[in-house]
Amino acid sequence: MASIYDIAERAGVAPSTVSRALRGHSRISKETRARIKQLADEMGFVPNSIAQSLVSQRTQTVGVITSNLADPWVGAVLQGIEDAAHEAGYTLILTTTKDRRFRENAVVEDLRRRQVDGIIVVLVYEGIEEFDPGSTPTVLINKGVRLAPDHRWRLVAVDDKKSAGLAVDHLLELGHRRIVYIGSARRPSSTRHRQEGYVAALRAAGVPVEHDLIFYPAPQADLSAGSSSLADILKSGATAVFCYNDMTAIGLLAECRRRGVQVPHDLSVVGFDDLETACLVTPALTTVAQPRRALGETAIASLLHLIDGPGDGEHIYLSCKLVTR
Amino acid sequence: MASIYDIAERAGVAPSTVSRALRGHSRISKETRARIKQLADEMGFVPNSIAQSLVSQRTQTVGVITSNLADPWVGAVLQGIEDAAHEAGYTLILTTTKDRRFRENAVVEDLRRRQVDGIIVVLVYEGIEEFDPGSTPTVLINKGVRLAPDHRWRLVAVDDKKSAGLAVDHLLELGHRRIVYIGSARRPSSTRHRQEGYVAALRAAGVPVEHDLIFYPAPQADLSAGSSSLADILKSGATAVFCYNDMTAIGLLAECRRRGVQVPHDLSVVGFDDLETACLVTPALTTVAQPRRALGETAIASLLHLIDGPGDGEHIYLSCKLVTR
DNA sequence: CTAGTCTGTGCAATCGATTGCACAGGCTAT
DNA sequence: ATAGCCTGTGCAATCGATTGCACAGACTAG
Repeated sequence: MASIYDIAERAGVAPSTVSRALRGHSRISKETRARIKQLADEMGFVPNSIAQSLVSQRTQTVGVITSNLADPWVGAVLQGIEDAAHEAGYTLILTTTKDRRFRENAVVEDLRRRQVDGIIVVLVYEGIEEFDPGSTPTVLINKGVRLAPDHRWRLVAVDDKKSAGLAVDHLLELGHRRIVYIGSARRPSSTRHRQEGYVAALRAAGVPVEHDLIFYPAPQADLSAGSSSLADILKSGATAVFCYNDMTAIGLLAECRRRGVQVPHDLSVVGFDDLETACLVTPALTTVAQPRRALGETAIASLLHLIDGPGDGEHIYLSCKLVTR
Repeated sequence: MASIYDIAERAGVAPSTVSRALRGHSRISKETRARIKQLADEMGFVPNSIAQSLVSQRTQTVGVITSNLADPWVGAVLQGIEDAAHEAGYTLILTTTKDRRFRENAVVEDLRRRQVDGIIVVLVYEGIEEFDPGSTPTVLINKGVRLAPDHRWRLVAVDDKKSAGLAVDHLLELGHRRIVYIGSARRPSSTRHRQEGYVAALRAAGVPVEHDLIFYPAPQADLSAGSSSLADILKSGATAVFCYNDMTAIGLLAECRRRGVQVPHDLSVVGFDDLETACLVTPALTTVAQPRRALGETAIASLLHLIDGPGDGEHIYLSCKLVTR
């Protein structure tokens, strides 16, 4: 691997001259610059950004902490992050907690050693109140809503309450009056917000809120949370269901098929997330689409502000869109 | 940020002593070591791995080049990579080509600047014959089969031919004799291998190979490649279909539903990939499961060998498993 | 008693860049 | 003619670690 010292020797100049020539410093003569650039090319010179970082005190990297890379929601957000980061000249350092909570702080230690300029956290689970990124600028995507923003710390999330309203409004417009909400026992914070949106939409339409239409299946995989709820739904006499997320809705749809319940004729089902699978199941699922890439892009934008200087901003909430199928 | 110099000053010793104390050098007295370690803790010392890398000439990072992070296949492989890399003390630097071919070399330049110890390439498309990772040890996952292995360069892939055989054998055992293969016009290399497996399985069963049962829909999204093939399949009088991948199969299934073709009664369909969606569609899809995490884990294992010394190994091919649904 | 070994620590070079300052030589302005 | 200003380049410090070598003092062996 050629260094600027090797080039300097071959060119018969000082290393500092090589450095300046390659970065286009104005006080280097045209001839010297051209000669050095050509020499660098010939020798296959690649600047060592490790050494550059040591002096510049910047690595141009963003550390990303995810729960699990195989999760499609995480993947889409990540792609948004990568796009925006690349655009801004940053590279990602990727770590995961492997879905094990409370590993976040262990992971952050490695990122701090590597001198990342900022950190973005993308988790599908909640409950990271103890997470402490130290003095590194950090943006949290979508979870951990209880934390107050400060000058080193910001949240980017979807507006769960408003978005849930979209789904419920849709069902109300279809004429439904008895609508079930299936929440998630494992995500206390976001399910509460979605439930608030559900309640608000019903109230706004003058429909009474019946508390026995609000279901919280025992903590379990989302898919089975959906399928195990069908019996109770039928008993309740509801004609429509708004599910916490698509996996729950898909579980419910599968159970409907097994029991011969016609969707949407006997029961309307709406999900939340707009997974790729949502348009592939039968019948195709109407759902609330999260702006997943935009979450990632916004997180980077927000993080770059934090890096540039202590910000004074607020948390950022993005709107979702209803996808009717 | 505290450095070893700050600690040295506070402890009244030389920086080199601090360095040795923290790394457990044997010639530092117990008392000094304890005192320095405690001081480091108090001051919140985090070793700067950038500086360490500069002297050790190792960054303990692996660069990963992916086509698109939102792709579920990529995500699962990536999780395997991350697990194995983390286990071995490596961290990932993540880049993408954003599905644009021939961007791989631009991306590799950034990785070389950052002095990654090795590179893993995970792409869903083919055709990267021009890719040149220079002297950096590199492992390619699943595509680019035409390249010969050398001491800096290795391939980890699924055994397409054998795996396709599993699918076709399954259909043969069900009694099918006229089986269609829907290939992918966009992936010449892997589709050829799967087709070879298809042909070999038929031959082995003494079933004649009919070339008009081998379909290559015009290059298009996989989903529509599947749906657009149904008409021709019905015309051909085939009773079963082996699809290049799950998305093609799912497109075909959707079209069957629209045309009232009963699966599997009128037509058997087998896919390839075992996407999460495969078990969520109706009817659930029988498919060939790629060992996606194992691909990632094996790639890391193989890469670490390359990093440790010029290897003499061969390409590695992993077996798939049939998932009957 | 002296040479040799062992223990504990410091000095200084090194990794590969960047950059403030100094300096030499040519030019301009007074 | 001389001061002052450009222009082009080099010297050396710096970023934060690691590590070979030197060295001082204590201890051991003959």
